Amino acid sequence: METTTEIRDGGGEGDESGRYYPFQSIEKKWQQRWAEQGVYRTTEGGDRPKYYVLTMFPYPSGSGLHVGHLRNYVPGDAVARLMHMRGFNTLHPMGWDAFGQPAEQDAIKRNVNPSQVVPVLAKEYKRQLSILGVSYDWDREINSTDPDYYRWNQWAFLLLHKRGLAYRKFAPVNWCVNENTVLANEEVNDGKCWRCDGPVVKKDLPQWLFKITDYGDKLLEGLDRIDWPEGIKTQQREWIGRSEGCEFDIAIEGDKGAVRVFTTRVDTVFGMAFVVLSPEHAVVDAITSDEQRAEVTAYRERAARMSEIDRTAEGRERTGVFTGAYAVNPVNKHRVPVYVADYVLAGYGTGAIMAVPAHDERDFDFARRYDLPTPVVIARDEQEALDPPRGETLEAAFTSKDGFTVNSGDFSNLPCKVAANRIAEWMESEGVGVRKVNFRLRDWLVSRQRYWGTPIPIVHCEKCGIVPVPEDQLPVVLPDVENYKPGPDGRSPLAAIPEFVNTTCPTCGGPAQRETDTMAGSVDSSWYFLRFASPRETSAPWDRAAADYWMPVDLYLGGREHAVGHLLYARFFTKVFHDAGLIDADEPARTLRNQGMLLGYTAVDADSSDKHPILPGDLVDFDLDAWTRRFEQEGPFPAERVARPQGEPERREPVRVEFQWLKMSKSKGNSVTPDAMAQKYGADALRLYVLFAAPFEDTIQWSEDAMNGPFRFLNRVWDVVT
RNA sequence: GCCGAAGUGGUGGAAUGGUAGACACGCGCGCCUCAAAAGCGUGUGGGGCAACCCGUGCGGGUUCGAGUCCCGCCUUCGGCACCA
Repeated sequence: METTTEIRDGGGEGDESGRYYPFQSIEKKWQQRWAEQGVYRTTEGGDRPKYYVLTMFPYPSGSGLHVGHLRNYVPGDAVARLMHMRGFNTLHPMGWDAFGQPAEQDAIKRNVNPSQVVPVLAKEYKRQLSILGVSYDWDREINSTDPDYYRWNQWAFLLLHKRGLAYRKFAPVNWCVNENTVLANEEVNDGKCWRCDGPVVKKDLPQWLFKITDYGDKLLEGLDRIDWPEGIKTQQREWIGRSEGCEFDIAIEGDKGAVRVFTTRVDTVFGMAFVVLSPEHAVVDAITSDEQRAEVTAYRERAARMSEIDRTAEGRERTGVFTGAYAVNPVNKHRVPVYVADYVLAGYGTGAIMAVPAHDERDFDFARRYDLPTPVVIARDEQEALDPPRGETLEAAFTSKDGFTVNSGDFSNLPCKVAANRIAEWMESEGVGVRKVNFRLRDWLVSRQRYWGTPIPIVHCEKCGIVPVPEDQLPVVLPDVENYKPGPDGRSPLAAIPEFVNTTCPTCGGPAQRETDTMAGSVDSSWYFLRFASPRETSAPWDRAAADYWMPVDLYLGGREHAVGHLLYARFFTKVFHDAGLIDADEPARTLRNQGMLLGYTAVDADSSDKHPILPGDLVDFDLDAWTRRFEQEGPFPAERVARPQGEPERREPVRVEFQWLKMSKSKGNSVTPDAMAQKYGADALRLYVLFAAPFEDTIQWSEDAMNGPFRFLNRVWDVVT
C-alpha cells in the first residue's frame, strides 16, 4: 500500500519527461470554462424532458470531505452529466444541512459560535467539490441556517399546526444523559444515543410533536409505488408496524371503572388468565389495593428510574407485581387478577393487555414465574380440538394463528380467523369493544432544547394560550447569543434571553413569551428538495409551477442510515403538502439508491474491549505499508503510543496494534482527502476509481494501489488523443 | 429470534437461462534501460505433456442447457428486536 504523496504532475507542461498527462492544467481549464459559461445552470420548461438527480445534502463538518463522501457525489454527478447528454433538462443542486446537533457539537468543541463556523465550512466543502469537477447548479445553492430558508420551516410548522398535525404535550421523552437533550425515537439505538452512545432515560417535558401517525396508512401504501431498495421499504414497513386487532374494555371489580386493552388475538380472549398494565398506566393508582400499594409504588419507581437499555436488556427476567385488583373478562365473566409489569409498554396500544399465557410467549413466561394458570383455548388442529391439552402440562405457549378454538363457549371449534371475526362482531354489537388498527410508529418529536435550530413559531400567552405566530411575522429569527451551550435543566439556551422570550401576544396584544424550543434538524431536510425548484422565491416556500415541473426527484442518492429517519419524514411532509393542495407529487423520490460505505484500513488497540481506533499520529514510527504487512503475517503486534493525559506531560506507553476495516472518518485516523488524491492522480482518475471500484451499493475497502488502473487508463487516452 | 442483502480466480469485480471469470489490480515472462522507475508487449481459475477433465458457499431439483430458476442448509454483512 503506497503512502507517499509525491505529486505526479507538477503542472504538466513543465514536466520534461512528458510521462503524465497534464491533468492539473486540463482540469483547471475546463472547470473554469464550465463555470464561466454556466453550463450547469438549469431553467424550468423547454421541450426536453426533465430529470432531477439529488444527492442528500450534507452537514458540512469541520473534518472536511474524505474520499468516502465521493461514493455519493461522484456517481450522482456522473448520472447528472449522462442525463444531460442524453437530452434531459437535468437538475442537480446542492446545499448545506447546517442546523442541528452535529454542527452545534462541532462548534462547542472548537469553542466558537456555530453561526460563524457554518459559512466557512460550507465554503470549504464547495471548494473540495469543485476541485472534483462535480457539476452542481450553484445558483441554486441553499443553506438551511439562512433565515430565507428556515422561515419556511416555520411556515411548514404552522401549516401542520393548522391541519391539526402539530401539537404540544407533556411527554416522557428520550433524554440523553451526556448531551442534556431529548432525542427522537429514531435517534435512539439499543437504548443509547446515536451520536455519543450515552445512556438514554425517560424524562417528562413539554414537547412539540408532529402527528405522523395519522399518515401510517398513506406512508405504507405509497411504498408500493416507488422504486426504492427492498431493504429500505421493509424497514419502513416494520417501523410503521401496522397491526389489526381489537380494543375492548375490561371492568375492574368493585366499581373501579374499566381498563381498555388492545389485542391482535381476540380469538384467544377466553384464555385470558390475568391483565397487565404498564407501570406508567394512569389507572394503576386508583385500582391498587392498600395491601399492595407499597409494593406497586416501589415497582413503578424502579421502572421509571431504569434506562431503556436496562428495561429491554436481553434475557431479562419478566417481572411484575400484583395490584390487588381483579378484572372481569367480558366474554365469560371470569375473574382475573390485574398486574403491573414493565414488559407492557406504555406507548403502544392502550398500555394495557389481556394476558393469554397459553398462546403468548411473554405472558407464558410471566404466568410460570408467578404461578398463574395457563388455560388452553387454541388447539393445533381439529383432531387436537377433540381433546385439547391441559394448561398445566404446557411446556411453551402455542402461538400459531392457524389453530382451532376450544373452551371458548359459543365460539369454540372454529378456525382462529373465523373466531376472531365473530368475537369482534359480538363485541361491537354488545358495545364492549371495537376493531382497531394500531401502529408501532410514534409521533415525530420535533422539539429540541437547543440553540442551533429553527425557532418554533409559537407564542405562549397567559390569556390566549398557545398562539401561532402569524405568517406575515415570519421569520422568527434565531438571535445571536453569547452562550449557546445547553443548560443542565433541560431548557433551551433561548430561555435565558429575555429580549427573545418576552413579546406580545399576536392575538390580544398582552404580554407573552416565545416558545424557546427549536426544531430538530430533520425538519429542515424534510422538504429541501422542494426548495431547490425555486430557491430564491421570497413569497412562498416554492414556486408552484417550478416545483410541479421538477418533482418528484427522479434519482435520490444517499446513505442507508436514513431508512426510517429522514426518508420517512420527507415522505410525510410531501404527503401533507400534497393533501393541502400545495404540490402535485405525493412522494418525494421516484427512485432511491443507497451508496455503499468506503472503509479504511485502521490501526486499532488490540487490547481495548471495543478495539478502539488509534490515530496514526499517536503511534511512534507509524508506517502504514510496513505495519499492515506485519499485521497480515503475525497478527496483533506490540508498538508504542504517545499518551497525553490531561494536565500531565505526554509520555509513551506500549500498545498492541491490529488493523481493521472501518468506515472512513477523520476521527478514526483512516481517512484520505480527495484533495491529496486529486493532486497526485487528477480528479478524473479519482472519479473513475470511485465509479469503477465496485457497484454503487457495495462496500469498498479503500486502497490507493487501485488508483493506478484509472490513472494509467487516462494516460493512455491522452497518448492516443495527442 | 425476525427481516433484508450477498457468497464467482491471489484481489476488486463481469456475465437478457446459452463459450463462466469482461475490465482492472496484483503477479510471471519479454522489450526498452548501464540499472531502476515509468511505459510497451505478452501470459495469468485449478489439474494434465496433451487430447481433455474439474470448477460460481454446501446438498438436492427443474431444463437440451443453471453463477442465473425452484427446494433445503451453511456462512458473512446490515437492520429490527418485549409492539400484545
